[in-house]
Amino acid sequence: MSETSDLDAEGMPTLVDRTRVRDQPTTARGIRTRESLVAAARRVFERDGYLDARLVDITAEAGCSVGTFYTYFDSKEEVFTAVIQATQDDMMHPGLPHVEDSPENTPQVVRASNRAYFEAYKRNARLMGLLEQVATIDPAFRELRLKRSRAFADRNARKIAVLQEQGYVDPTLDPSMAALAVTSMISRMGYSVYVLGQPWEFEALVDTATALWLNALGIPRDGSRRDDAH
Amino acid sequence: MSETSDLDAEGMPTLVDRTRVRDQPTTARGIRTRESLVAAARRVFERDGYLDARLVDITAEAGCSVGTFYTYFDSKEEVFTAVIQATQDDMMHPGLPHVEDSPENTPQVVRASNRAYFEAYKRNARLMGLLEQVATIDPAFRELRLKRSRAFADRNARKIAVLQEQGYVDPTLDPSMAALAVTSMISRMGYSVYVLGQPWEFEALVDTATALWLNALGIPRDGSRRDDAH
Amino acid sequence: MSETSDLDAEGMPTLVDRTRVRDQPTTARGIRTRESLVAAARRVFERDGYLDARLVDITAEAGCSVGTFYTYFDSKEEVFTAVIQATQDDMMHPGLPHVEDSPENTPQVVRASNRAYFEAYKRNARLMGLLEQVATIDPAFRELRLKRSRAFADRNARKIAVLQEQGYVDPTLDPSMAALAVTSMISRMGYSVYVLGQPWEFEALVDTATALWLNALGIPRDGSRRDDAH
Amino acid sequence: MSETSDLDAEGMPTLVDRTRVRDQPTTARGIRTRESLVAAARRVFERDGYLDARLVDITAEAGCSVGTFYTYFDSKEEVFTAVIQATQDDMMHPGLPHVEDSPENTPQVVRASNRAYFEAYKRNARLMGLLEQVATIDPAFRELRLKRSRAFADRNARKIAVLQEQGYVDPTLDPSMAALAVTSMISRMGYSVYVLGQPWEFEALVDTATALWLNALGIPRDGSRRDDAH
DNA sequence: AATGAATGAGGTTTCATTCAT
DNA sequence: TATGAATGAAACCTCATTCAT
Repeated sequence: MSETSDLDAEGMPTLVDRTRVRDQPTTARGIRTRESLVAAARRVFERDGYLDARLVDITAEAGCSVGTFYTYFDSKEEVFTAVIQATQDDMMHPGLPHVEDSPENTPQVVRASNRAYFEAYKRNARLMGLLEQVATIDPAFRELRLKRSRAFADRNARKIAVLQEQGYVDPTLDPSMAALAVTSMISRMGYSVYVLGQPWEFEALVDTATALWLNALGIPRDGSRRDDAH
Repeated sequence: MSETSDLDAEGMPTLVDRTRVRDQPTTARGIRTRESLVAAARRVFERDGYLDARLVDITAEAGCSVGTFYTYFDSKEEVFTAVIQATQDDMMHPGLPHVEDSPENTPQVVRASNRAYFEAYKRNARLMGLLEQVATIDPAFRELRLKRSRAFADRNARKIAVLQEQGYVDPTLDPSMAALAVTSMISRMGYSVYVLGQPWEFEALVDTATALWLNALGIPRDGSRRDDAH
Repeated sequence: MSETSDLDAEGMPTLVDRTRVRDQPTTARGIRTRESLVAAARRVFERDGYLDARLVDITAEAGCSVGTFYTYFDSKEEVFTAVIQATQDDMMHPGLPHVEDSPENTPQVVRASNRAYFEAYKRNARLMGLLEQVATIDPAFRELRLKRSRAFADRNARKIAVLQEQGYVDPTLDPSMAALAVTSMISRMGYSVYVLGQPWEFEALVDTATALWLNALGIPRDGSRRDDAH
Repeated sequence: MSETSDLDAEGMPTLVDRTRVRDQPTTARGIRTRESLVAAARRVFERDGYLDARLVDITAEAGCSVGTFYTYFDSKEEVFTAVIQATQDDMMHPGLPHVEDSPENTPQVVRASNRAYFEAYKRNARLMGLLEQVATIDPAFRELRLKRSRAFADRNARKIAVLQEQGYVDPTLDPSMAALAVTSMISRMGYSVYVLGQPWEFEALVDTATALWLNALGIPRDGSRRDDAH
């Protein structure tokens, strides 16, 4: 249902549009400096939040002058984009357990996806919270997120539609609305636990998320077809 | 499942703690001024967002001086609280169709609740978006929200537990996690449509939300007990 | 030829468009503060030049905080406008010797005008230099100056045309070009002496300026008609 | 009155003192790079103005790095000097019609000088405006200009004195003041038309400038002596 | 109860110039 | 001779909040 490279409709991995970023520096030194700035920015953003993060703190943390910052980025918004992007690259290979994506395996696939998603969420919890914040503040990020969210939902919606035809999913549901609703639910569960600090066990989280997802779409947990399948 | 006065775990109606607000003015003139400030604040917040809203704009809109503002509120945060609260009062009588809250009626109750919730969301869309923003910015609001959210989830969780015992809800679910997850889903659907502008029809929204909710909790749509009820 | 209230085609007195300035403060205290800021700005501008004048210096000189500056002006450009305007008001009554403006009196009128102009230039030399600087820097000021310059030249051109018809001015000259050229000449003489520091005596300056002006337009110095008058 | 190589008291051709510029590069490559920098600087200065011209833009335009700039110039001011100087070299051969510089020919000489001057002004209008700007900004340029201006005026003043003795020029005029005044007038006419955009025809400009010049100095237009010549 | 002028810390941003490679 | 990353001082400007009137 959910692909590794598109972990979440609202999530980080697919968020960033590469066109937003200026040319990479050419020299080794330049690359090093840029990287240290991105790393420092992430630390400061996570520590102080997007709004309270000051450029001086970022450059102090990176061990360079304020002017150097502007060699690589035009604004705070732009470093934030770079931070997000660096994490995206960092999450390209999450090592999903190989489960064959056949209709009967749907429960296992959903469980594996959710597990991978929550693991990623946990690893990048602070950043996810940050993203949540920035999306409510900066229209550019909100817009981008919405776009990606729609694209992702459309893809999932198609899978749902196929499973409906094959008799695995509740046929009364609107595929695209259901897709969005269910991924939103998973995403908010991650947010509640890892950003807001709801004290739930990881395994219980995966179990409940998977059960609610399958239930919501009306997918039998044993891999069989629905009773109402023609 | 959901009460009118507690429309949403993350929503507006139950958000505001009355103890946060200072005493109401006593004179008629004072009451009028305060009201005009709250109304002006709402307009400016909705127009410019919380961060970009300037006190001078609010007072200009209200037709008074900045000094006067501080006669009634201690800070920007406090007017925002007042705006939220005024809306809460405004939503005290959403006119729920009177459906008896018996186990067999659960599907109707859920549908009615969802309908009322989305109607309220639509009416106050801008403010809901604002709330979303402020919750990511201001720890006090985040904290309050989390507290209320937990209280609400606990109450709903108890209802779910009861319905589980009576054989109406999937017995494998953790009541409190399920309660939070499901209300989050509904809330995000409202956000997607009325804040982000997802173009979905109102009736379809209610239908899908209700179906997913009932499915997720495993509540049979015909009001009967589950097959696995002992 | 030249009017007191329009001392110079390029000069200060007629330069400023009142529409550029925001509302005056209402309270006495506000008026006082604004005035002290304008006076301080003039001192700092004259001391450091427009480009090197810093807002902090102006406010320090005025004895207030930087924030207060922005209560009255939006920018450095705007105080500069106010400084110019204050000087304009200051020069509304230059006390021209009353010489009747009849054709035979033209030589006396020209001399009196030039004298008044150079006196004003001397009094406001620093500011005139500043104006010269700002006009080359800021397109808004350049534009305004050009507009006024044209209006002024047109008026003078009409007088020249009349004197041409009456046989007092060289009939081969184009009135509007001649008007602009001759006032430019006077203005540059003032600039050379009082801004650049050309060490010329005041009376010699008036004499030469008047002689060149009358000569250039072909006006007989004795108040008589030209020989070629029909 | 005016020499080709000294077109204007305030003008470009005689402005630059060669001693200000560092040694030319020796290698062919060095010469090429330097030239491309000067050409690029001129383009950028004319496009953006002196103040807004950034070194990075100049070097980008020249296709080299910022560091390279400092191989050839010590500062922004110095390239500007070089740009001015390059134009000066470019104007060494203005092709004046050969008119014998005898007293009776003065009207023709003045006309030819003015024509050549306005042609040069038109060709280098943007640069002349730039020069005007820089002279108000940079004391070094202002100083240099004043010095050259005085030297030029002195030379012209001597010619005027001679013509006065020969009975060709108004004997009441102070030669040096008159010289400066009259050249200033011509220079401002060029500025008005080609920098500020006063819409005057070239031939009319030459005619009027010449008439005013001759009139101002009291030089009879037919090449004859003045009536008051002893 | 109302006014509105005054505050001022502190963030963002710029760009000529230097210098190690 | 060429490179281009690094520098860092310094200027502008904002706006929630205070307080004298």
